[in-house]
Amino acid sequence: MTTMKEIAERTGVSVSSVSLVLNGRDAGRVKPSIAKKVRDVADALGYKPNPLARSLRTSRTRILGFVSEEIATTPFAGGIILGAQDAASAAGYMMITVNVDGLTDEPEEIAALKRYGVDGFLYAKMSNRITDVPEGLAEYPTVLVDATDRAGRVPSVTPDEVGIGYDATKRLIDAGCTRIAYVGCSEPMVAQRLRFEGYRRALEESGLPFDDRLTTNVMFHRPAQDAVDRLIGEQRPDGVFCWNDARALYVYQAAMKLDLTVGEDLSVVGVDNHRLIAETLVPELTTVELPHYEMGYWATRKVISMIEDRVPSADELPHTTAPLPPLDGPVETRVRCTLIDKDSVAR
Amino acid sequence: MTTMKEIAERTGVSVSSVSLVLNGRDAGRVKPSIAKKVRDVADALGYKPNPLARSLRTSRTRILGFVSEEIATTPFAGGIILGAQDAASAAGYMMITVNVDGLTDEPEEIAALKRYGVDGFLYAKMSNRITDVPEGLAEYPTVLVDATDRAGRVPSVTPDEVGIGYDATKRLIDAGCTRIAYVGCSEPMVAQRLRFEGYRRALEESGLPFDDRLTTNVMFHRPAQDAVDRLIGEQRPDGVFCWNDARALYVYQAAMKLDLTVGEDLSVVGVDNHRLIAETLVPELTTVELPHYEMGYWATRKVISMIEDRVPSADELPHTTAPLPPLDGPVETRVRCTLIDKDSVAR
DNA sequence: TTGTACGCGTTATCAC
DNA sequence: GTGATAACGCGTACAA
Repeated sequence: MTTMKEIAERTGVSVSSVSLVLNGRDAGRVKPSIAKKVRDVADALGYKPNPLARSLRTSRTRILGFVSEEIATTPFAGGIILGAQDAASAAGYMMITVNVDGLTDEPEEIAALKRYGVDGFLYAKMSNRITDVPEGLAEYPTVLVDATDRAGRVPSVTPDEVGIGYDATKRLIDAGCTRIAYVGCSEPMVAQRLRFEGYRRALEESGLPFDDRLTTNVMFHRPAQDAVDRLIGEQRPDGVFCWNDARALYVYQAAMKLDLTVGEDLSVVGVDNHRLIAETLVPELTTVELPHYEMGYWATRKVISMIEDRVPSADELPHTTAPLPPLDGPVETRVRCTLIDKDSVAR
Repeated sequence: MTTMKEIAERTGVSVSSVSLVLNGRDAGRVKPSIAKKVRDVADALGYKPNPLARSLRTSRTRILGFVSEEIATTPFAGGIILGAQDAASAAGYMMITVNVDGLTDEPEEIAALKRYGVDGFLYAKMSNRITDVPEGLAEYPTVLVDATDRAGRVPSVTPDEVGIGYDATKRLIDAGCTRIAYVGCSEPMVAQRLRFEGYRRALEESGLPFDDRLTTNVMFHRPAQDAVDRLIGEQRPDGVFCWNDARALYVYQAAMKLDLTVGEDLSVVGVDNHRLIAETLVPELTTVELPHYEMGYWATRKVISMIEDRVPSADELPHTTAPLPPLDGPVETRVRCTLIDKDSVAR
């Protein structure tokens, strides 16, 4: 590891000047010729600042703490971590990831992260929950991912749930469906209410009547399958919007039993929660993709902008799959989801 | 953050004495009464050493780098991260997790981790691959997770693949099956060969003939389903060992078409890769569980023991789900897998 | 038994 | 414009 001291010796200037140059604070303070020399030597020696020493002085570590409750356990959202990591890496930050559902306890883990000097926190829940932010995080730049702060103070990023319901339903309407069912989730989640709202809004906008016999909320296993069987069998919808891909699978099974072909007799759109299903088991399912990667990316850029107290210019924000929402928007940011068209919707 | 300096002032002794006491090096060097006083004050003030400052001095950070290629992307193995994190946390370490399949490039990420002063590396691949360890890791304590070093130098931990095939097949034999099929993976992976070997070994040991018409190796989608349909339809096995749960699902579909009931006419065991399937879609599937958590845990303890150059005593290693293999065993460590009995195997 | 002094690599301050 | 010098918090050799 080459140090500033070495560069100073090699260049014949003082460490202070080297520091100024290498941190870009040399405008009008260090002679350009010297600055260039310093930079050349630094390049030649492959100088990289020692983050530890820098941190000791600045009490900034360029490390972010990523605290999550179930992320690493559930398959849903490696994408969040991935997006967060990419954003961190692009901005010269590192991420320490910590799970708080295993043996560990949350306050202790947060305290440990603080001791390591993290500059800020990402706090990720799963499935868009309303949550209380742990008090330990209050004094730090913090952003919630896939969750919103009950108190409405900490910035958060969540999927545009209403948009999900609206887009999925609209897609079915555009395909000519008129009896569109909704197979929802019987747990009282925010997303449930909002997706349902999007569903109804799309119906209304298109002049289709809402019929609550066409909706059912279920969980898993046998009871879920039975409820879906009943819905499809008795109501014969020509389109179904499903809370997620697992529930879409129940629709597939129900259709199979009734000798209906999905994509012909019945169109289906489901939210892609589990990856596996749309990738492997039912590749023809039309899905709405949750913006996990984008949320992770956005949240990380946001927390960095809070730490550095500035909004990065557009060209500092490299490519992601979709355009990101502005970093200086309202406290609750929602990210639009993508509909991936496949054969489960009739054309 | 209270510092040693503050404690020294409060106590009226020098910082060095405080340092000696708080690092347990005060035996016969600091007066016990003073030592006690220092400890009391430290407790009262809630003193925690500043890891940064300590690191600058000792060049030990108690940070581990976790480098993985697809972990966060695939749902397969959040368990690895979880186990690694638990082990790290229990030993007072932190983990910086880095993905090298996104936008980032591996050598650069590894270099960055080094700059942050990580003490050692976990290098995790997926699905038990033979791999070349990046040269940047050579000089650091490093352990491979779910992969083995082609050169055979870096310690690694993998699932006991032969045991998987053996246990699954044995379970079917014990249930009275005599025509046991194997639905494998047509990619040439280590695990494929080894699980197949375990399958054959169990057959042989029980005096059952091996019949290669009872085995098929497939990937996904339609071709896979067709191959499985054919196998089940033409050969009518009474037991099937499946490479993973997704393939087990194909067996379920095939059985359904043939009006066979899994658990009665046909027993099925599959390796649990995707969690979702055994948890939600086919809860009655008997599975062999991959020891992801245990591998992460073991690898982390191992790399820490390399860093600290000592093998922790048994009571320093808290509970995990299963007893861990010894830390000072051979270079390639294999972890036994667990069979979870469910109704898909006849009794 | 205790305290002083120094080093780790960087940044900030203030003379020059 | 430039360069000493102090400070960040800790650990440790060495002097007292």
